[in-house]
Amino acid sequence: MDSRGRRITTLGNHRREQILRSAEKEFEQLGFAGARMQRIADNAGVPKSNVHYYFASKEALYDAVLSNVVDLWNAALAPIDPEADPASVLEDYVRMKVELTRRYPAATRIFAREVLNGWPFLSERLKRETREWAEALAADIETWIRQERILPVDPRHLIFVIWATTQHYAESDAQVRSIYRKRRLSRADHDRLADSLVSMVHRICGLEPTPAPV
Amino acid sequence: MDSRGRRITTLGNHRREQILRSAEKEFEQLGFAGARMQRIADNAGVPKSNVHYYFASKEALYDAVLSNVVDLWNAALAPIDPEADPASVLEDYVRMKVELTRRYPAATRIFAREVLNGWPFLSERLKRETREWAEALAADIETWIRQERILPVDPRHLIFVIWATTQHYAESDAQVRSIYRKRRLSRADHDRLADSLVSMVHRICGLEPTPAPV
DNA sequence: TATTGCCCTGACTATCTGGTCAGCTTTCAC
DNA sequence: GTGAAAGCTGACCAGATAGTCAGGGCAATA
Repeated sequence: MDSRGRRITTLGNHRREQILRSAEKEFEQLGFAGARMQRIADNAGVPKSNVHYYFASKEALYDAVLSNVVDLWNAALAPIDPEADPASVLEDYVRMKVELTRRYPAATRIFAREVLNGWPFLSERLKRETREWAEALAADIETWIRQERILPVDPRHLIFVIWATTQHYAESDAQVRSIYRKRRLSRADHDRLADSLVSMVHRICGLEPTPAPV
Repeated sequence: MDSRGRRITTLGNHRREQILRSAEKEFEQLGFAGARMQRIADNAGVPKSNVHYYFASKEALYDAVLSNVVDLWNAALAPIDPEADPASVLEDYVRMKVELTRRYPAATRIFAREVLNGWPFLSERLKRETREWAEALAADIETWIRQERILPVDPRHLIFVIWATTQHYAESDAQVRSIYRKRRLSRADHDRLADSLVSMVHRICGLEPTPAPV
């Protein structure tokens, strides 16, 4: 039995997941306003009323999709060890972020859309957690600057450079592909991006005295 | 008379502009699918049928808004002088891009939405022009690297860092404000961003031997 | 004054969309 | 087997939405 006293059957869960996957695609490609319940049902291979059996409304369905996305992000925001080496902390963050956008492009794009819309649906909790995490990292960066372990730099701008660039590759997929003249970016492309971005961040912080070959 | 043989009256042009401004706001905030012709009419202070008098359909109205946006971008993509000093070329580009997003946040966000959607409405011409401009800049950067005037760096990644970061401040308005804990970013905030970004780009290229105070 | 043609609008419609519901089938505990 | 609850669905609906159109106003020209 689930929390509402309903039996949990594999059949029911399977359909629920089917619908959620279809909905994620639809919301990713068209946004909340552009998404159509009928199309979500068709692509999931179920009648529309079945979608409404599992999700009371379009908003409820979007909420369910969004909370999956949010869980992904939360799991990735690992706490930072301020005693650790600046170079490796920054490198870990960059690689984590690139990997996240590579593995979950749909989630990244849904998140991006939400942000672009002024995150009307996004929970206060996630907003707060994102802000607190950014503030903690900024504070650590400031400490490193005071300790002269890295060059002076606006911590928030540095965080935004990393954030913005990694997001960009997922958000502006079409634009990036157009400029690269590729149908899609490969694993190797993402690895090169990660290497390149790590190197750039290190140079910004003065952590790469000998220029590495790119 | 205009191209269709209609008299051009200040009254008619005024209304057209009124409707276009209202439409730009609506499309910026809600996207094409979320926009409502009725709301566009209401905010312009005209009846809905008047909107349809000037613009045959919602798509035609969106096209008109988008072509204004495109004109803005085209005007800003100044040709690059490859003989010029790398430091100032990169600085000019960064400052131009920051200024553009600061002065035309609505246009920037409409453009961002279009890109996020895989630019379905965007003309082949603009796609080509953007790609050609990026390729020209990338080629110049590669020349500078060969001439050892700047450190080795992946040119496209560098361009995307600049592009992504400046876009990010316009796109993720809500997120940025949330992390800065500000209602809106001031002119001074943008100036600081530009200074900071110029400094970071210069460090990436090894153009700032003596670290500047930030 | 009459004519012409842009400018404008209220009232209307076809269509689409999220959502409902009565009633059917399947599953499972006893 | 049987009762009950979960799983499921076709048919339907109310409201919203883009778009239409007949006709009125109005300024300029003849």
